[in-house]
Amino acid sequence: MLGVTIKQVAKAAGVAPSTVSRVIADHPRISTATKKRVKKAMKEMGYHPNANARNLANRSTQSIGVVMPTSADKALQNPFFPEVLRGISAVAHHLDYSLLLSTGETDEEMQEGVERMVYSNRVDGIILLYSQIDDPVVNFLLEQDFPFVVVGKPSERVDEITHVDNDNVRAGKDITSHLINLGHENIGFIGGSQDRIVTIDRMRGYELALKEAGLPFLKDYRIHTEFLKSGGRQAVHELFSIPDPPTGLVIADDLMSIGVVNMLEEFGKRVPQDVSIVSFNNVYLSEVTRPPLTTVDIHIYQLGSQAAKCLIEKVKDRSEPAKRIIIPYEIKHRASATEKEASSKV
Amino acid sequence: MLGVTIKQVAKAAGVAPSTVSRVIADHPRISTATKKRVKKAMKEMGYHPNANARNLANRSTQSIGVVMPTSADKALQNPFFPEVLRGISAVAHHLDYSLLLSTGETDEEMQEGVERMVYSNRVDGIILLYSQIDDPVVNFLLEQDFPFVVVGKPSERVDEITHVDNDNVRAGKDITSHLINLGHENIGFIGGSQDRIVTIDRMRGYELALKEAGLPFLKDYRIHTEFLKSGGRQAVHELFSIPDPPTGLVIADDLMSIGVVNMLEEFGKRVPQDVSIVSFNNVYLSEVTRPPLTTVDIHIYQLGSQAAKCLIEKVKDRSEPAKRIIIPYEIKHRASATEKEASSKV
DNA sequence: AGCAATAACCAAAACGTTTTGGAAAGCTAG
DNA sequence: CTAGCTTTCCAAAACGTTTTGGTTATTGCT
Repeated sequence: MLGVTIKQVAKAAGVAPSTVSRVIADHPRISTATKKRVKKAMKEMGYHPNANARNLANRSTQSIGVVMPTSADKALQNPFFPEVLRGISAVAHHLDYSLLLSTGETDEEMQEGVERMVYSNRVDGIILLYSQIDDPVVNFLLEQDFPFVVVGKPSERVDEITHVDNDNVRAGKDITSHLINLGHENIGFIGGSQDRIVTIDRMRGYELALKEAGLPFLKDYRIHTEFLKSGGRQAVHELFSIPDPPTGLVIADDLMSIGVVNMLEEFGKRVPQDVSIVSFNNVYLSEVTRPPLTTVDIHIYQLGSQAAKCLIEKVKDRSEPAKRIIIPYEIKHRASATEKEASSKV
Repeated sequence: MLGVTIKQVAKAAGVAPSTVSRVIADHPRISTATKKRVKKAMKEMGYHPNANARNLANRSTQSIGVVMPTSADKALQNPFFPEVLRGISAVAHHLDYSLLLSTGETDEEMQEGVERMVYSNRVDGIILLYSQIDDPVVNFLLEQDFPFVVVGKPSERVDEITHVDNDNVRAGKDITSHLINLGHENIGFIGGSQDRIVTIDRMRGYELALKEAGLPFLKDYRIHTEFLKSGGRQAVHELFSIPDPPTGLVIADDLMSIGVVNMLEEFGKRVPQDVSIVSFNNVYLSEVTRPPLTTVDIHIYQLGSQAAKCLIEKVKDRSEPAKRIIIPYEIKHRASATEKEASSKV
């Protein structure tokens, strides 16, 4: 039976609509007896409050917007997204919030989507699933003083923006050091778009580790490519044509690693025998691919769940200060990175 | 400037709120002169209609619910989802609809989420991103006469439910025939949960192709596994321990293929030299993995965009009949499947 | 000039809730 | 028995739109 209103329930239970409302909210000003009576009526009539009316009266929507980039980086067929959504969804569901998804092929579309959500009061807060340099969306949200959190590290005004991130610099450094400890001295870096903060941070970690070990930070050892097809193959080929080709590779994303492993084998290099590889994210695949990847598990699910938690706190209490939540990471040691072979030392 | 209402605009423009409303709807009963005046006022004051109020008055929400399963099949870290979401999102955005996401770890949670969306009038229609046998959610939606479409083939009442699918039986048959044409006679099948219609259909196609070619449809040649870790490895091992192990494998999903390729090589079997592999979906990875996978491109994006289109049509005109939309598929020939080696014939 | 028809607008009701400000009824204490 | 409190409930306003049913100018026709 659809379209039962609070008035009908009230009439059936012989009370005023306001009383029904209070019963729903479990307000103490209603006696247990009437509560029971009203609840019975609700159940019998199959009453369910209308979310729109409720939200209108409350000036709140009980829903949060999730902004997901898309084709910019095609690598965003990345399992990262389902996983982070899982995390967000879990806590949202638990706290009775709905998720409004917004995606866009271009930056303009994304901006547009966010504006729509904000202007038309469709959501109480927003989670940004990406972070890039000089993002107009972030500026817009700050300007509007609209609650939002970003998953990743904002490029500017870091202290004013609550965000949930890994310590990607340290992770980058740790994983690079791991390679160094395995005896590698020529270590390359392959990352995605240089506009993404996550790429930048991981590369900085890589740089720090090299410096600390007294190894040179060479331009020739770095590749930035949006996507792993034609362009990527070319770049990898060049990387291994230089006089001192790397024997270790730090790669910003597991998915890229898989592509790189295969390119390498195409060029006659084997992983890990000739080249050791480490990367980031620990998506499901990195465990079943061959070789299994040594990778930094960044706890994607937690990134999502914490982001949702923070955002909802902020929404409920606008005076909550900007926070910074760092999710711990964990290196998964698998077969893709091994000690530098004696062969190359000879 | 947030919270500008239609009344304020009306006052500023010297008209009644209803007139402003009509201007927004571009109603012909308003003169061009006033329209201009009102529009100017709207722009100056930064007016944006409140979605909630609007929806309440209209008894519609301009948004559609998307139901995504999660951990049931852990393989649902599958790139399939971002991609189908992209398709849905594109047309939804284009037609000015928002997306409300609902996921759940368990079947009960999903059911609960759907009920919430329906009962509280949060969405105008629903897209189901999965299809399984005897699904309570489908029954619920049918019972409520609530507009919905499923991506995939419903298990029952197929004619009453509009759905967007590939012809998975034919696809399964075609791709299996391809293997047969390459000279393979011992062909196995590896699929996910037997509750998913997609698995069933693809396997039926596999069966048909075998029958047509006069090859036996053996129980020993089939594996059903939810997930590719421990259990899967075990099953694959057994499959290749039987007297006449397969030289060809039809696998229900690219992601699984990747896992299987690696298991096989672990057991000393090489792809495609010893075993040819074909699978489904043509996700991004299947092109960059090694060997690149021969796979059925099911046009995931289109599955999403057509589903959204259908649903919105149905929402706008409830009398639209149930439809069945079949998205064409296309076999991508890559290196994972080759002619059966002379070696094994000798 | 006078009447009907049309164009342009407005006032008020409706959508389904929550919330505010009381009012009635029941109790306690003097 | 009455003044003052509680307890329990209700009527009405508010949320920001859309839509219905008019009302007033304006125009067209004779």
